[in-house]
Amino acid sequence: MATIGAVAKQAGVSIASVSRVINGTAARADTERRVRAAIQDLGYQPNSAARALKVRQSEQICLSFDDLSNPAYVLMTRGVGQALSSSKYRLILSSAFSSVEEIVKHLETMGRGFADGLIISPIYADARITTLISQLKMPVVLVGTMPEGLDVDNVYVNSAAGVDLAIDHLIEIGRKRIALINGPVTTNPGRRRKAAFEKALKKNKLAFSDASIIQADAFSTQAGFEAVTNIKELKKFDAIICANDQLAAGVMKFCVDNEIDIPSDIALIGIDNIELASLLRPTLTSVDLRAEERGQIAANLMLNRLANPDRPSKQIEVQPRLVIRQSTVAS
Amino acid sequence: MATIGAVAKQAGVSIASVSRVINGTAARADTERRVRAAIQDLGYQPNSAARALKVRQSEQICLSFDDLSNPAYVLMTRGVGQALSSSKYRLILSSAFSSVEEIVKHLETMGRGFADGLIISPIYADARITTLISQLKMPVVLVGTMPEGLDVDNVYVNSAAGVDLAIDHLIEIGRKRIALINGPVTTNPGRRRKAAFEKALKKNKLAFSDASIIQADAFSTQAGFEAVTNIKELKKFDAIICANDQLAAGVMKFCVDNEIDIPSDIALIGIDNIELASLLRPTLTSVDLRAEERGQIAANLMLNRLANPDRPSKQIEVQPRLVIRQSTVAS
DNA sequence: CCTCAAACTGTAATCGTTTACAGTTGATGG
DNA sequence: CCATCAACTGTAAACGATTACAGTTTGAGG
Repeated sequence: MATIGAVAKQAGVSIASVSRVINGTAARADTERRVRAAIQDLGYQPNSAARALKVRQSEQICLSFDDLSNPAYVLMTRGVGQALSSSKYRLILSSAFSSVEEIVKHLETMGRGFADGLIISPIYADARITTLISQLKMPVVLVGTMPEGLDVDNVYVNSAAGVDLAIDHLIEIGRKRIALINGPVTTNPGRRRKAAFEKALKKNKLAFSDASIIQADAFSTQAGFEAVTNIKELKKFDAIICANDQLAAGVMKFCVDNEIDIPSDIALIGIDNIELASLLRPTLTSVDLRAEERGQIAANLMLNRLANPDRPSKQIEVQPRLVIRQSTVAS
Repeated sequence: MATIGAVAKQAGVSIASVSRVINGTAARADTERRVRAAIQDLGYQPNSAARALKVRQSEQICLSFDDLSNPAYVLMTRGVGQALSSSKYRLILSSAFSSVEEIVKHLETMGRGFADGLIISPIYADARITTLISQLKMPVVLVGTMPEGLDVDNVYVNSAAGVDLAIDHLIEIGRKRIALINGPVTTNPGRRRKAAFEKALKKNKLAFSDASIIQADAFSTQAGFEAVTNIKELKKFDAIICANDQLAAGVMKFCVDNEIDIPSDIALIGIDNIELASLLRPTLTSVDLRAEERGQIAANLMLNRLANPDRPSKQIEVQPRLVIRQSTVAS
């Protein structure tokens, strides 16, 4: 591999001059021409490790979240990737963490300087994670609910508003006995959705009991399917909100199998509005939490912060939007 | 940030000794203890750029493909990520290339040494890409059909066998007028599926004309939907194979809208067997191309090659498998 | 033609590691 | 107690870039 020294020799100038033409500092036309020719000739590419060592920047941004099987995170990743693609930064991906310990281990590794910034969307609320993030010497953008006592750039969706949208819509179409199929409450989204759901029911003076919340083991289709196996229980409700679209897909499958009609017997609403929602039969009404947009915003916050390290931290709220389809309003 | 020098001073040894205990070379028990204590004390983390510069390894592997919107690539990414997670290598992701030029630009950038290896799954067959790959100084694993004149590690799926599986199954259930809804033939998968389809029809002495292949603009649901707008044309067939599951989802949507029954009027088979296939109504028979597994294999080939740079290149063929669901056999 | 400032260029130090080589220590056996 | 050798340790030179600083060139203006 050609080094900057080889280029300098070939062009008959000093390595400083080569460095300067590469980095766009002033150079005489003649010098620049010769250097560029030499670069061409030798197929020279600046070594990124050497550069990173000297300027203390890796030109890499790390994106961390729990699992790529969730399409909402895929959307987020796309948003981040897209926003980064027009910058000089590369995207490095850390996902598929199966435990808090793994996340912690990963965060500890951040001190090695292989990334200039961290965009993280932690699904588990754990004090260790919060502490580590706050100790990080690098810019952090947090996607999701901000834990207490952290002051970093943040983009989050007003998910209570999302639940409100869903419930208002259900009330509008005359439903009163509403259940929530929730994901694990050990997770941030699980906790928040539960709280928002209870609050919204109370606000609207609707019946609420512990039975109104059915816990699924995970945010997956399978888990949704398994959460509602008790038909009699299920028939007590005339509407169901699911904590995400995949849970809703599982519930829908169960309903189809058991000849419970959607929406006439039970109306069904998902959350996330992933592509799946428009492909199910009936198509699924869903609260769009704008994951891709959040990813974009997060990446832009990061780029902005990197360009401007001392600005105060920003918190950006994204508004959800309800996409009404056949699972609540037959077409 | 603490450097190795600070650790050495704190421990009262030379930096060489610190480096050695970090990298596991022999050291006296006493030395090791003191160094470890100092590392703890100072929260020292070795700087990855400095290390990369010295040892000429970045401990990063780059995964490149066209677009993360395709769930098959998400699966592949998961497979790669999983295989890499137990290694020392980090995953860096390059996707969302909109043109061959962008891929070329990206490949040219590889010389900077920010990655130790490249796993690439190019959707477009372009001579420039092939040339650049063959000139790369780093290990490459190619996922997909190997272009002429390239000799690198490779994992590919026997997609002709996949089409055969589909056609055999259709014949078995008595279908004879079979169409292919294909993706763009400017892509590798598009080309291969077309060829495999024609060959399989001939082999089975089934009717084939140019009309048997309907071209969609993309590998998306929308494109599938739009490809079949001519009902009369469509009704000439009693079975349709789609080049991927999303195309099939689009076709299915069209059929439902137009009261064409699946499978009695038309049997439908997708390719890829993404999660969607089991969630559609009717559920979609699909040829599983084992994307996640290919990702894993690719990553393992890479790790193996990195550990063993001089071994001859390996080509691994993955066998597809047919997953029969309601879109061909009513339940 | 000379002066002077502006514009450019080169020398050399530096970033934080790894590692060859030479030097030191400690244990073992005679 | 000394010689010998293995095992460990320290010194210093890389790795390939950037950049402060000092030196050189250039061109304009008098």
